[in-house]
Amino acid sequence: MSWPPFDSPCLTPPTEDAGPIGPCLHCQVRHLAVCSALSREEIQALEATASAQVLAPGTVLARQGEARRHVYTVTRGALRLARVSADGRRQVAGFALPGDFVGLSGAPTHQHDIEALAETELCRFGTDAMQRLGTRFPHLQGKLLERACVELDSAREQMMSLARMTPTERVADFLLKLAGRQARTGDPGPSIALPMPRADIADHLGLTVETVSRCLTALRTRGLIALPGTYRVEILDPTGLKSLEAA
Amino acid sequence: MSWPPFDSPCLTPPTEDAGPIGPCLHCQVRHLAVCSALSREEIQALEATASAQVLAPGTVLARQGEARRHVYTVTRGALRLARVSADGRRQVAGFALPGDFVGLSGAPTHQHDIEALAETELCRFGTDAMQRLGTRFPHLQGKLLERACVELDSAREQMMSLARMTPTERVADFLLKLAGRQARTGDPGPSIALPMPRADIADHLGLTVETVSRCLTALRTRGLIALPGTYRVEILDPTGLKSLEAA
DNA sequence: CGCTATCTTGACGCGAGTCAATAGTGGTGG
DNA sequence: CCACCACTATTGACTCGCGTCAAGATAGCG
Repeated sequence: MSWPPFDSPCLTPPTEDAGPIGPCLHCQVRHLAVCSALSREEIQALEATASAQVLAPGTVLARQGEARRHVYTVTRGALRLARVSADGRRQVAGFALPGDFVGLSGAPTHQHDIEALAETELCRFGTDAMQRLGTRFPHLQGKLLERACVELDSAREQMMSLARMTPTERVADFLLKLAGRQARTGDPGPSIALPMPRADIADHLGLTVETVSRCLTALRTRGLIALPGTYRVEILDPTGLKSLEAA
Repeated sequence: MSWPPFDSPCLTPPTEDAGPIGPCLHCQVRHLAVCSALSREEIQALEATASAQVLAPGTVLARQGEARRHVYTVTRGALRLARVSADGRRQVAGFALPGDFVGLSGAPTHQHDIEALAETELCRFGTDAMQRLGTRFPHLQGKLLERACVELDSAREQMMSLARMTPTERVADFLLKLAGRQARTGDPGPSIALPMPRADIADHLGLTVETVSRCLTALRTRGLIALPGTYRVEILDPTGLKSLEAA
């Protein structure tokens, strides 16, 4: 896929004109995305309404409360979905990594702030166009439903984690999930990237920055992980970690 | 499939034979369910694959890990979706009340135990039949997607509650949500029913039974609610309660 | 090379969990 | 119809873990 270099939230037209072999067919994350297992015709119709977008780190893609006009597939980088209550308490609902689909919601407005953690490449679709396509291609809508259901499962697992796990268990669980997702994108490297600062991990796991830091230190002390850098974790003892997360 | 008359999970046949005016058209909860706003043709096709089921209190509809062969719409009563970890920690993912759709999941097996809290009436559909119908009627699949998205939103809100709210806030929030749902089913009565024991509320909110009890007492002491019975709550000061839940 | 933001580490207090006892409730059988 | 029993809910006392506040270390950046 060859999108323009970037600078500001940049937007390219649908690429050529949805010719027989568009960029989607070469997409790195296609096997992960909603686009997987779509027919040639469906892919072409999707491509016709899609546009690519590159976000610089820190770019705000959407704010909670704004009208929801697009949905996205992340092809590179990482997004954060966060919510802030009136009195300042913050909850990070999740992180969107390559292959993830962002923007599914029952509400007409965004329920979360969506922000780029690193330079991030997106594939953008209009919600209305997506809806039309869904009606025309039941298969595509089926994919969307499947994706929503998977998200739902994962949200409910996260509930279990928040409600019933100790801080250390939550951190271990989080690291293992991240490792799994990174492996699925093709990088089974021994060391996993943490594209987000500690505060985001804390707000994701319902903890404080200090507790996250302490838990990471504890896991390192126990020899379960190594921390080669602030934004990098190496899982030394996956079995030991898994025995902690105690699902 | 023909089940025994009753006493165990009992099941009535699809009613007549899906004639032009089936029971779905008279369904009490249709305005809430996935069946709302379906065409006559769609309703008829749905009816043809649906069967009614009545569960006695305490009946287990599904266990986590079992193959997921049906989805359900609750028409009366209440279900509990719960998950128990290997070491016994329990998390109640949610309660299904009349109008709710149960069984959406990305996994081929149930992720939760599903149990009837009271005598409960269900409308049952085979997952495969539902999938076929979804392909044939994009509108229906759209409804399912919408439902899944709404569930997703609500799961994410629950995450916020679990991660960042104090016990009292969680209980207040829970009561208000229950009241809202009960109002939507047509009963705006001053007193709301708690079909579940304290332990279920606790496991839903990530608390202990004792803490739930203390929080309820605290809310009562502050004059925000009354507790006419163990399984009944009256909201005396909705505004005061809302100011607690602090979204 | 110094500044600033982030991360780590330490000390302390409070609030929710735990354990234990009492009160209430519903159901059963005498 | 009432008395008893089992189960659930409530209340109380205590402990401990995580949040809070504060200080120091590290790293990224100009």
